[in-house]
Amino acid sequence: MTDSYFLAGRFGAATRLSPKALRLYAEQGLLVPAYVDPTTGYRYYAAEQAGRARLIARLRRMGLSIARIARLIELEPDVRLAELRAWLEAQTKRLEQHNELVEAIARQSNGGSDPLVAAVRVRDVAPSKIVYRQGHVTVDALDAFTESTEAEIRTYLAESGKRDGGPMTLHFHEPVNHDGKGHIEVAISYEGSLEPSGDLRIRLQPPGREAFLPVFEAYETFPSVLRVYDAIEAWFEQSVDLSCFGSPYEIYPGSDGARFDVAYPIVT
Amino acid sequence: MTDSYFLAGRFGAATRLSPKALRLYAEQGLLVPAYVDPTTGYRYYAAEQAGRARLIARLRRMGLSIARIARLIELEPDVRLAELRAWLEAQTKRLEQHNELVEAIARQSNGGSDPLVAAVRVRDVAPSKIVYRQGHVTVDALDAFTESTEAEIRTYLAESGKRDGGPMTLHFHEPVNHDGKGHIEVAISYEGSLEPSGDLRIRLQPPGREAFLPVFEAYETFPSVLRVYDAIEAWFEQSVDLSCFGSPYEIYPGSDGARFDVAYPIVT
DNA sequence: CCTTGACCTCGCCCATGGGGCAGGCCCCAG
DNA sequence: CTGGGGCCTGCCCCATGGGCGAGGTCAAGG
Repeated sequence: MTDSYFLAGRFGAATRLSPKALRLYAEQGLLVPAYVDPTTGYRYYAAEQAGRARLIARLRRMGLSIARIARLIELEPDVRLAELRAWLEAQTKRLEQHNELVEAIARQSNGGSDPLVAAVRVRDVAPSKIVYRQGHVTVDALDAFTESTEAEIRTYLAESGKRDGGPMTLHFHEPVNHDGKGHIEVAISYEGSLEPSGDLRIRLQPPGREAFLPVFEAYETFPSVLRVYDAIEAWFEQSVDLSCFGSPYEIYPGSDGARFDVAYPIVT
Repeated sequence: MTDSYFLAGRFGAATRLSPKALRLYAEQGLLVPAYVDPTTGYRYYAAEQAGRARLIARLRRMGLSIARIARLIELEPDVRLAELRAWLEAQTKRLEQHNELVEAIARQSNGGSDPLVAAVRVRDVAPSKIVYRQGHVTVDALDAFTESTEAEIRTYLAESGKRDGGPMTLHFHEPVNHDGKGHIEVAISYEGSLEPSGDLRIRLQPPGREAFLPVFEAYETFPSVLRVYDAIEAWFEQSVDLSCFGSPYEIYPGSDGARFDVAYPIVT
């Protein structure tokens, strides 16, 4: 029994895994010892298990969770490799996003040197009634959702005898990133009275003020559009009595011939 | 009071932080509310705190720990940026290491197609007495430690009237990566009797067998030398009755004119 | 045979960064 | 004043171990 079997300490020394980690993996079924003495609880590992153990150790050091490793390790080697490479690819994208975030922070702490910041303006928003649909979408599905919803709302307004309605606004209640869905709202203001229909809802938009910035061609696409948001936030930062509060929204079409405006509600 | 102050829910909605997270940050002193009602415990945040909160949220989403953020946020903006960029650089290096690890796994599961694997040989190791020094070094300090220790041991052997001693072996009890120190041992075998001296220790090396691979120029440097280790482990993997056990070591000079051999002890 | 020291077990508490829930206030609007 | 929703505290939970202490086990030496 003790010939070619190893206790947790020796086995762990050979595979770079602590006895504690080995115990955990045994409990989880990830690396079950070849034999467990039922009276003493001693775990005996076979030398043939070292390969699997070393693979587990490598994957753990790369930051994969135990559950993920357990799934991966049961796959065919080539499938496993494909998944690992896909995972690396995702990690790379995440790192690029972090890079963008750091550069955004850099631009913010630079302060007023950004010409975008100087272009931020303030305007009053009149109270209105709006018809809207909420959604929970990824950045990929965003455009499709926006377009179809706007078309649907305008059709409904036309059917109800309204002419056109106001501009379309796209409200981001949660950020819509590459790494997750976000809660958004596509809305159009109207006048007169209207009934809700299906998942189209009605609410009042209270009056207020907003800080906004028209977005022209150079900044229209993701991720450079994020610089516009950063600019408005930086502008709030340097203004004394105003604060950036609430979530941003885009207004189509924008001022001065821009494709859209980015705006934040203002708190005085 | 409630004019320009916000409770955790509203403030969190504006800064993408849950009230729970805000509570944690308040406890840790990272983001202390502008006012805390002493009787109710309600936390009131000022609108001016939103900027800091948003910065914290961004850094958290990049995976920085709260403690790290607390240190970063007190720095001057330019120093902070420098640290963040250094951190990104480190992340990039980590990712490259993961890439190498995945490729190593790929080569292993490829099996015997690697010519290095076919070149692995086995030999007996005679029992010997060795004089050695242990160390705990990073990959950067490895060469200096090895050279100075070898020189010191050989000097000591010469002083003790021994001629030369045997080859030098470098034993890796723990992996020596870019991301941490490892426990290593520089040893030289000798004959006759010798006293330990300073931190030079003496021990018996029991007889055994080892699997080894001479390392020629193309693979001498880090990280390509890791392929040699992988090859031996892969060779063990495909052999039926032998197992890779224990930690690897390098023997200077190597067989067949190689600069060194990489070897693993064998368990039958 | 007994001791000794190294090794192993189990069980508990620790940290991180929150999520979730229960029980109980609080605050504002009607 | 009353209701509903927001907020508080306090507790348990997740994953992945590290660390410690009490106690059992194993093998070698006296």
